[in-house]
Amino acid sequence: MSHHHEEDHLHRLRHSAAHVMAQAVLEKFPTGKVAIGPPIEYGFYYDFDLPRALTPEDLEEIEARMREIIAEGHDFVYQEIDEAAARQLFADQPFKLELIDGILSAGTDEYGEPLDEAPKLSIYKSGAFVDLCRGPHVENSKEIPPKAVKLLNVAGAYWRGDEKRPMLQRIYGTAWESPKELRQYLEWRAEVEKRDHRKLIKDLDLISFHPEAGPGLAYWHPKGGRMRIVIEDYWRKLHLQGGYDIVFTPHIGRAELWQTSGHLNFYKDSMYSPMDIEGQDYYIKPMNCPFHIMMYKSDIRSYRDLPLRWAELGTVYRYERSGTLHGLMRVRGFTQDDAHIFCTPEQIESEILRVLDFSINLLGGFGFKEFKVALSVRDPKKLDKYAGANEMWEQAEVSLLSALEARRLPYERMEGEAVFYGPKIDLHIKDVLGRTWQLTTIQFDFNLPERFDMTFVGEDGKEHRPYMVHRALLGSIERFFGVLVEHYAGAFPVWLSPVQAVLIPIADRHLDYARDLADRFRAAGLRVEVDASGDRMQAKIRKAQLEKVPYMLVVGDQEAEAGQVNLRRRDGGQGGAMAVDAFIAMAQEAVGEKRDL
RNA sequence: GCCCACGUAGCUCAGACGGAAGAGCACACCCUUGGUAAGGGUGUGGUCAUGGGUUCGAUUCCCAUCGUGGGCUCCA
Repeated sequence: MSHHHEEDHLHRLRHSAAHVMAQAVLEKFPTGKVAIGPPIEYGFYYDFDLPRALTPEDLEEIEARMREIIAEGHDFVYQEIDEAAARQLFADQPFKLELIDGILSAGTDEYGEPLDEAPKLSIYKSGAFVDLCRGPHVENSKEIPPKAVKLLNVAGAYWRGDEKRPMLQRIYGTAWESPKELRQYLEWRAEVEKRDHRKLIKDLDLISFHPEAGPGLAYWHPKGGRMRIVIEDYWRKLHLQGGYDIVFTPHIGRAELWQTSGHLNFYKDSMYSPMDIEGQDYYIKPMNCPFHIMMYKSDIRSYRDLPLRWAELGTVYRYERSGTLHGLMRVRGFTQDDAHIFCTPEQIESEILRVLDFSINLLGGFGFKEFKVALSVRDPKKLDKYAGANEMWEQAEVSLLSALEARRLPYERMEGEAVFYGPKIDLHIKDVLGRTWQLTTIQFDFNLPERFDMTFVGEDGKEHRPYMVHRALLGSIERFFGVLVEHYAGAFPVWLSPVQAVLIPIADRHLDYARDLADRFRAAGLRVEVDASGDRMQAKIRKAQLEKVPYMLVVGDQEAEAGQVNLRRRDGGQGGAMAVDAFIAMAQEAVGEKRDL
């Protein structure tokens, strides 16, 4: 993520706003120490070491002072200085001194990244604030629209992101070219908050968490369960059509297995303590791969058997630090839509293309059509830290690249981002609010086939090492579900809705008719409920509306007599009176076409 | 795990210099049987997260623990 060479005006404006904020903070806390303060995607932040914790009132005060500083109209003045002058200038700013050391000796910039050009120290002065900074900035503080700046929150952040170093206070702010853009951004944030899956899964009675029974563990209620079944059934259908076999493996395995796989060496921090079974240590699985490999090795494999594509909705448990848990997006137990592809070197290119197409098709079914792709490859400077032969890495990379190019998918090449055992591509889907979520990962593994001594017999009668590709497309069912909830704001397309239609009898005498209809609809494969409460019709409609049920079917005297239902859709649209069969056909069509309504 | 904030009924939230716990929604019952987003009444429901401490007295103050939230780090 190289965000700091941006030169456009908005970035300069935000960077300058960060300086103005630092000035305001230092005025309030003259003994405060400043760390770094860059522009970021929607604004800026600055990290401080202050004598006390900041309060929301402090933020208001600082923000008010920022507006005054902006109005004072300070020029941002750039100046290059030598080391001695810099050290003197920042004598009481230890973080800045450390940055100076970094720039001069290690040749790294203020973010700790390597510098291309010769080390050069520069400062920016604006008003009473001087910062070690290479800019760029706006010319004058008046370029920052005072009413388009807002401080958002305070959070802890480690100096240089290192948890062994001091915890600083980070103030996040946002800044825009105009108050209107600020308002739009704040509205966007409000929309994000409204769609928060943690709120919606509770309101819609889909999933709950029970911290007292263990944090980070999801409980799928009946309505969440219905949706999960729909998701999984669709997943299974596509996998079977797509040439996968579906397998099931245990949840625990002996220590020896995890020793062989290397997990006890490299992944132990994420694994739970072992349990003792008849004197043997067993671990609950954090991954499914070793089990699939056991199955692979249960027989002699011929090149004629390959490729093998084994998929499993495998539930794994991983230790995540308590502070990192976050609703469904980060949990301690989750089900991966995992699969492993074992194939020959000749097959690898077509297999990669196949899995890429498969993934795009699967995600498309859920309404995700836009992707960002990251191709993670080796760090060319550290080729020795990777497992697997050089030519395997090269072939793997070619196969990933050519698949992306065959489908004309723009991608970002991330050098050094590959895991030690193989290169990978990750798909980030874009949701309706423009946010991206990493779900899909398609990953080569040059390590496990080696460790488990996996082989297949080739045409030549000799043993060869198969290629192994690990892939998870939805990622985890839990996270994917959370993304779905936020993407649709809980108003799911008909095929996913836990309740597709609610029958709303106008008076109690219409209950029998409503129940008869419910049976007919269920027989036709629809998920329906009858609202048999004592509420009035209007209240029943309101309730169904809040539950975001796609179809509300009002039945009263007229409908019962004519064998009809009176349709109201979730979007407020009136379908009017229609024959029961006509409604069934319409609903089935909406399901079949995965329509919203 | 770390920094900061927070934890009151199933949900959303009031509350008190430390002196007998409140509302709305939900739920139950009764009345109302209604035509496209809330009809009315009555009632049930809380060890004020847990455990210590200070105090005549703690839901309120202090400490610890657990959990949640905003971030950092890490990641499906």
